[in-house]
Amino acid sequence: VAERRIVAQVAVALPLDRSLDFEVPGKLADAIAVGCRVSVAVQGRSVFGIVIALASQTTHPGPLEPVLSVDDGPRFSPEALRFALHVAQEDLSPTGLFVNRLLPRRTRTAPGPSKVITPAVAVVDAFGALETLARRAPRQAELLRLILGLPEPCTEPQLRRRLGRSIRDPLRRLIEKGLVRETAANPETATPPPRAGGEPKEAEAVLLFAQTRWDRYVEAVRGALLAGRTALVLAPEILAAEELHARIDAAVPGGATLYHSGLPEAERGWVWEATRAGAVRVIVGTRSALFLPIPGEVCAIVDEEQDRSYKQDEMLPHYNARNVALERYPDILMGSAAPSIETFHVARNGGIRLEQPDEQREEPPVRIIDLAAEPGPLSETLVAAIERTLAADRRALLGVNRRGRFRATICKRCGNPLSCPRCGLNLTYDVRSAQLVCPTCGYAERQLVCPHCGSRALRFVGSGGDRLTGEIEARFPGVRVARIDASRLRTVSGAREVAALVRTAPVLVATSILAKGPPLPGLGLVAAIDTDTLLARPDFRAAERTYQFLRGLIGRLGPDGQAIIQTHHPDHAAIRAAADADYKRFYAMEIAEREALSYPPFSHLARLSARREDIERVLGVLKSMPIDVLGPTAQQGTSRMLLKAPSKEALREAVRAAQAAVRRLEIDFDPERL
DNA sequence: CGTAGATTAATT
DNA sequence: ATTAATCTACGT
Repeated sequence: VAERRIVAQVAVALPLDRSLDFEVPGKLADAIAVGCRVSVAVQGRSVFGIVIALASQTTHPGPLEPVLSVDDGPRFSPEALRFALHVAQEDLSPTGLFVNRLLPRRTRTAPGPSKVITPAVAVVDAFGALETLARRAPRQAELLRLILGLPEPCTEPQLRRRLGRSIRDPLRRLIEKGLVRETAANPETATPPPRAGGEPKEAEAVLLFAQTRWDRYVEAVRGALLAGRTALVLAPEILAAEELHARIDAAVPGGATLYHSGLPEAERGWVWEATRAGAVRVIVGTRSALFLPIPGEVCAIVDEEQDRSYKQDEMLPHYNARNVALERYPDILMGSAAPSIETFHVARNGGIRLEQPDEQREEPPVRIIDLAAEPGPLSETLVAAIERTLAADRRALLGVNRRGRFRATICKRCGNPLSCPRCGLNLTYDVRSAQLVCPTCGYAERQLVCPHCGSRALRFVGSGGDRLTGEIEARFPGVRVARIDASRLRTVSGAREVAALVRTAPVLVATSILAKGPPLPGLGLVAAIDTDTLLARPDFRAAERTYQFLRGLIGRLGPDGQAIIQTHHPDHAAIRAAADADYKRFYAMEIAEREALSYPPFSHLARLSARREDIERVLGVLKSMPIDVLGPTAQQGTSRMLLKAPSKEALREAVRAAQAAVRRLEIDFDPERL
């Protein structure tokens, strides 16, 4: 009797839009499962992939390559895999690279989900030991006290996070002394914490429209735990996630687990497997945490619901974590002090319950400076305000909107600006491609060298933040000016350094990255330096972004703070509404305009870019579809256009048709960047 | 009719 | 992603 054949459908880590079939050899039949990472041979090379299904036959005509090995590291649960595939398919994106990127790689050094730390002695018996340790080994004493106080077994990374430093050595000594036990608890056999019981909680979508939200989140997390659910808390960026995690971790029994792309891979892998085993009850993280394999019911919380960072638009697939979370989890609490027009519109029409607590918060005074009367970027009023703030031993936060590229490149040695050999205009530095580019004709230069003197010391000028930092340092000698930008936030160490600076530096210069979150300690002044660059963006959400940026900035003020808004349009409705903290008025105007011009939420958009030579073909295909095409606008070899349709389905049909007609096409549904 | 270099199609 | 096959510009 021949053994039943097993065929694995594998999403390989290649940019393919479908899975490939592989033969499962008999000796791997027991180990393989849907969601596993496997190694397979594609064109003679070994490639990783995720098993998306197991079948007994294949439609592939030729012979199948065998599965080479099955990884026993982190894996998807079937549900989590289905969800990730769904998100990629919604975007018409290939799935293989995505699911392989989501799943942390197995790491050899893993302390593993398998090692759990528990006290080896009863609390009463440990007092003596604690006393002796306190004198000669304070770190061991501190660690032992922490372990004794925990309600549940806990792991080394968790303890390390609690104490904020490595605990490798003290932990080893405690184990040697027999005070603490490290047991190898297999997550498969570990008893998951009780999930049933408590009051059953009705699932509903809620929009929390409030300045102060963290206490409400803590309450929601506690409620979720009581109802036997896992709480998943999302923040828009690593820095915000770290701060929110610290708050929630301290406030809920059992603490919270942090998950974001800045964590070391080993730790992500550990969290992933602990989550899948049901051992993690509260997760705080960024959008990648959305794909953790959480078993059972989930209560989702999305802070700063309106934040653009929830939209992934650099990498494929494009998705908005807020929208996807809303779609996946019926029990969801979204929070914002200045909600997106789209979400508020849904709340207005009863699709989401609006929760707007009475907040006894005195609005800080806001001064609008007309830059026509007082030139910037440092108006005299602002300089005086900074002076007073520093004199009162308080701090200032200056919000800038450095958008796009630098304006010019200057050689530090000879002082000559670098110009385009084709059209003579200034070359700018493009951060993404790490090249000098000409914004007019598209000329690109890979060598970062001055053509006059050959110096490699170039200075990229014109970025709002850098220029401003220089001017403040010149104006206030000796004052420490901290420049905070997104590039430093991609790693944990970077984010923690930044977090420390944000709490202490006398003057902060930052983009929208700091224009969110609760009040900062000691902050007496916030100022929007160049509000107009935000307002002038060619984006139907420009006014909304301006309002949200200004309110986010003002929201960071402590009591008795003041705000300054510099602008050439002192009477602009969005600016006035932000200064008056009148969201309702702003919303009423904005929603009327969206409806009149048929922009979201009254339509659906997609941004499409194609090569210049393909554009006619694309337009030809789109002509017959029931959609509006705005554009195209040409820029640097590619042409972009905006597609507008009354329904998402019409839009997807049109994009599918265009995709079939032209090979290289870039698509972004529901674009946040226009 | 040859090359180097760009473009494209295919992957089990 | 990587590779092999196919096209393109420019040389003889």
